[in-house]
Amino acid sequence: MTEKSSPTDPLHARGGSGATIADVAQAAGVSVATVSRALSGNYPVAKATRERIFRSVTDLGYVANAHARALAGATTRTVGIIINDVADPFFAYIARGVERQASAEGRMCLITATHGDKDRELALVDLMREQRTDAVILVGGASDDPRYRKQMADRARALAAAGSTLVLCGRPSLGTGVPTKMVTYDNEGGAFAITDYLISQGHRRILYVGGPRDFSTTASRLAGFYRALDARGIERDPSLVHEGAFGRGFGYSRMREILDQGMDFTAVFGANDLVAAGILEALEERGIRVPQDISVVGYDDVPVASELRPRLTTVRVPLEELGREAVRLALSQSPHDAGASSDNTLTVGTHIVIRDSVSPPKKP
Amino acid sequence: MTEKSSPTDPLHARGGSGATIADVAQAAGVSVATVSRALSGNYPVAKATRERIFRSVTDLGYVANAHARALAGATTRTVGIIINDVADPFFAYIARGVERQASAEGRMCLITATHGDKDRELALVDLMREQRTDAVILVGGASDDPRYRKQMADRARALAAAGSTLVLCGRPSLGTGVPTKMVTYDNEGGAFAITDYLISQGHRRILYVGGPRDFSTTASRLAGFYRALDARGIERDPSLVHEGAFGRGFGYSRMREILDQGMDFTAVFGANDLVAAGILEALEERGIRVPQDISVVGYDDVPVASELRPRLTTVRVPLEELGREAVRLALSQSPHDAGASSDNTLTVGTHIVIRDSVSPPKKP
DNA sequence: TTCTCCATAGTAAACGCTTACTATTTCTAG
DNA sequence: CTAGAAATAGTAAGCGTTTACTATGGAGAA
Repeated sequence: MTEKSSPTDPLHARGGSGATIADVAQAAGVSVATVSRALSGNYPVAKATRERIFRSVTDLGYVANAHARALAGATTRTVGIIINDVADPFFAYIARGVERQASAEGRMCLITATHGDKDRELALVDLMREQRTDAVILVGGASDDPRYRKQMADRARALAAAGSTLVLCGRPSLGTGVPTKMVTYDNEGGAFAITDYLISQGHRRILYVGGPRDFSTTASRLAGFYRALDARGIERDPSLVHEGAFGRGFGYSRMREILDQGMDFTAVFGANDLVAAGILEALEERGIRVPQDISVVGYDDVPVASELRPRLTTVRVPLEELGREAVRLALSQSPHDAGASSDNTLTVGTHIVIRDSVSPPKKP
Repeated sequence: MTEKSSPTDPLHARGGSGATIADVAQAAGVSVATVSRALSGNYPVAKATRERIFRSVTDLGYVANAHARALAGATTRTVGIIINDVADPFFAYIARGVERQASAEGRMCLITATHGDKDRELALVDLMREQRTDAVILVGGASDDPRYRKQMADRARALAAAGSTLVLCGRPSLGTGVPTKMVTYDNEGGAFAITDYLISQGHRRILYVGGPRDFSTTASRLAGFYRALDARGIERDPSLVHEGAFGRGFGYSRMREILDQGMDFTAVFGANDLVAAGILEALEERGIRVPQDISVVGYDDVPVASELRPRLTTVRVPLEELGREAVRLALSQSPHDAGASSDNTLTVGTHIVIRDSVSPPKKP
């Protein structure tokens, strides 16, 4: 009876749903409990028995049913990550970090995308709760809509009540007392540093382009931008700030509009590298030289930054590291509680990387 | 494990692992069956009852346990995708297509990465089998090691026996009779077309750089390359073919070596856009102008291709579409059986996109 | 020799949900 | 009025594992 695995049909078996632990037990002539124990190895099983069991397992091509296992109490060994878009390098690199660290810690990784839809984000958190993931990592800036914050806070509590953890990655806290962990990067500091660099090169009229309005990432970068201006005593000029979106397309089209208006400026701060790429293209199209005529900087230091010509001066964000830390923190035993305590919130630094897209402004 | 509430959390204790359907039933004063039915909506439930149930659901923050649900027979509504690397744009765009189509069809998406390790790939297929995903999509070129093929074929059969489907995306068949579905792109045709384009511009000595040896993608691209050469009666010169890897780094370093050797050629075919980017950098570093001195082409038409200067002439592969089709096919009812039949294998076309990196060779 | 104590193995009770059967009502048609 | 068909609910049998209890030999202790 240990012989015939299953009566496989002509070429490929029909709807049989694969071997169960009971099949293995029968094939090996032991009880299911023994099989379970041999497989998990957390209980003594005689060597001969174990070998017989493993043989049956291979013969039958048995793999445990993860759902039954999860249901019976073992943990799911899965972490969920929610990002905007799988193909956006900013998120892709964070996802890579998450995926790598998760697999290093023996976890699977459930990756989902919101396509920038807040409600979908909320729904995805619930989906992950359904999946009983060990943690859910929420990546990227967040809307500051209070209703949204409240709803997310509820989810954080529900997750915590179920023994899981909500990790905020690169976004602001949901408020004190809400059970989350956080890993962020110094968004404001990077913006300050690169703006200050521009100023140190002699720029005074700097355009800020991109990033959705009412969005935490935009707010921080803009805060750093303004702080640098203030520190050097340069007046803020609202007409120089052009919020909108994070894509390359936005950078391109908005820059064209700006150029059409004939505004007065000597440098442009792209809200991220993609926006900067679009800006560069618009400039190139008009025959404006970078950096001789206009200087341009970006943010994130995504690979494309060094492919652009001129190579883009930008702010480096350790994206992959951010992802890794998120799962480390999530899986660590530290109690979650976003607050002032440093155990459950971690900030990684940013720094500017100087390449070829900035020079002192042209003397008029 | 009902008892497992951790004593760790002073602030928001209320432990317990979340509400179950029984809690909802009790709160609403009905049986669990009724709750289940109200939730799935596949059976009549009186309006008043239903409303009471939904109220309890919200009050308790209940979400179904996906594992219990899966175990009880409902499908898992999950598709798995196995790629090399989340941050590689080639894979990222395919993953985006998969993710979008899956979510359009109400599925979650389990994304995992092999980091180029064959054994890990095999293990990941098993992991997805454990998860009972509705389908597993295997993306990217494959090794042609026969042992590996046999092992993967076994897994395809096991998956089929469990009612799931293995979809091969951009890789060759596992052999006739192995139950898989396939979606591919015209790899060889694209390589032929772009090589022919180079030849039509007057190039005769064309370097081929990149792509792992003994890898299906490399084989197809090289096949197209050779076919174009043959068609125009140009002799194949083995010294012009430099296999190796797919990364940008490989393109850069190998190109430097080639330049050091002072080989004779007028154009370079990068095995993919990333390799081409590396090649471009090596060329730029030596002050060699593209396309005036040397022409360069790539493959895939990943976004970076149009950021490079000169903009890269390359072969467009509809990556996202490939991913979408993979899940469409996977979730369709067509019987899986890779063979000549067209029902279960789909090929999307490729075409060259001409930009600025090619011109006729310099007259000596 | 008899009694304990391990090393092993088996039994059966969850885990949380779906769904085939049943059991009530309430209509509707005859 | 009454039989039969909805419309609604409830009961309970799984689904495939894990794991707390039990059970059974022997080995070593007394």
